[in-house]
Amino acid sequence: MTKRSSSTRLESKELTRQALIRAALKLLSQNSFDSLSLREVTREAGITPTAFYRHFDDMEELGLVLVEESFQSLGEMLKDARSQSSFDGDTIKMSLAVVVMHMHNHTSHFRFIARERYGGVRRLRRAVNRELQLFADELAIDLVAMPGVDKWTTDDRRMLAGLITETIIRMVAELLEIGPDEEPEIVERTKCQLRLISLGVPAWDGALAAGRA
Amino acid sequence: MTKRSSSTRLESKELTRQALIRAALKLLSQNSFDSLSLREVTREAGITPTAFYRHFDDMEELGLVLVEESFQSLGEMLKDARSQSSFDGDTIKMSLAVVVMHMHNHTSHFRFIARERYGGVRRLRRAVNRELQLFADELAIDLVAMPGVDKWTTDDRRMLAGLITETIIRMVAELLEIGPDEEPEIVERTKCQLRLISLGVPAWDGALAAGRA
DNA sequence: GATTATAGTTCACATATGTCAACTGACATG
DNA sequence: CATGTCAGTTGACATATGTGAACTATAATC
Repeated sequence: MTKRSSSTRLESKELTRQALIRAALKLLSQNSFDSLSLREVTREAGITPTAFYRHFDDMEELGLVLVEESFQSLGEMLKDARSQSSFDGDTIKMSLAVVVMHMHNHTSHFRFIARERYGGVRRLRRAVNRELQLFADELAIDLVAMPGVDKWTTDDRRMLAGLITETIIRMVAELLEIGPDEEPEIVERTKCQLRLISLGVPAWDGALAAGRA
Repeated sequence: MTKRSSSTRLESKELTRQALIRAALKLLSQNSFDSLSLREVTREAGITPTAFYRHFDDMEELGLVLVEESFQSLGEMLKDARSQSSFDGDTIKMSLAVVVMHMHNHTSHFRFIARERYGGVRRLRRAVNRELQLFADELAIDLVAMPGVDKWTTDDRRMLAGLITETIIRMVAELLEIGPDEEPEIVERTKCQLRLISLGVPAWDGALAAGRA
């Protein structure tokens, strides 16, 4: 009985917490994280600077939460992409469509990831790259379904997954910089790049071969 | 006669200008550009804040100069890579060695490029990506020498060059984050990725084919 | 209904920033 | 040698920042 009614207070706290997060993401579409001040964020969120500390110890802590949230988006994207993946020969096209769609629905998350991946805050960079690694590993699992790849070593699969992930990430980063009219061109180029990679797959003879060739 | 002796004054100005540039690059190894303050830079360079304006209108102008300087490094690297490129089957290995070497000699330039490419300052991002584009185009020229590629369309070549450039850039960015002991692993992985790409090249059937497949 | 916990505010501080106006001093020119 | 140019300094300003101490008000507990 004592626990059920304790919701309104926590709920409203969560509300302004979300306001802080959204405020930060909004501001981060124009500046990078380490030039973002605590006061800016609270101003945008509509609260007093000192109230910030009721939610986070630190701006860095906020940043880490942003990383977490951003990658939840990515995770959902992967789920969608998997459900679409019919492997009817048009996997690349389908997957890219899913990515582009999610990018439009979660612009700020994607931009945050792209920007802070090599950004000026060490812990953030590390966190982003760790998550990105997990993401690529996840992708590597799916790649087993690709004809031929199932016989590859784990390392080789990760190598491939890394290449694909990077190529897609770069596409997203590029798309975020341009207008909608230039989108098809970039997407098409990426499609070609992924296809080129996929053409190399059947010819792959292992990392060792690469070493001596 | 009036012009010859006017060197000392200009020389010393150039000296502190270089000091500002070096100071900025040093500080940028830890923070991103848009969190870098004019005063920090002048402090590091050993001059007064207001003296900054004798050299640059603006921090942004300094930033653009940094872009220019950084890509001069890259240009020299390309020259070196070309002279090495014996095409004896080990081109990839050779080229990567050149890149890694240059990275060690110009750490701050490379880091600056990687960081500001998707960083928080619009004009800087644009400048970096413009130069990167030129760099990739330059690489595309060299690719004609690759068997088969000489018959490709210009667009397809640029697509290939973009993929290669990106892969190498990402390797550099990764190398900058880690210790020297982990270097070989990253380089090896990149070598494999480039090899995988090169294996796709002979099988490439054009952008149109990619469109319908 | 009285009491307590706490999200958010107010006020205050020390410190950092970009930039202006006026100055200094050394070099370069006449 | 007298003079003007100009790189760099001084001092000051308005403004921004992070954060501490004390406060207010309201929801949750007894």
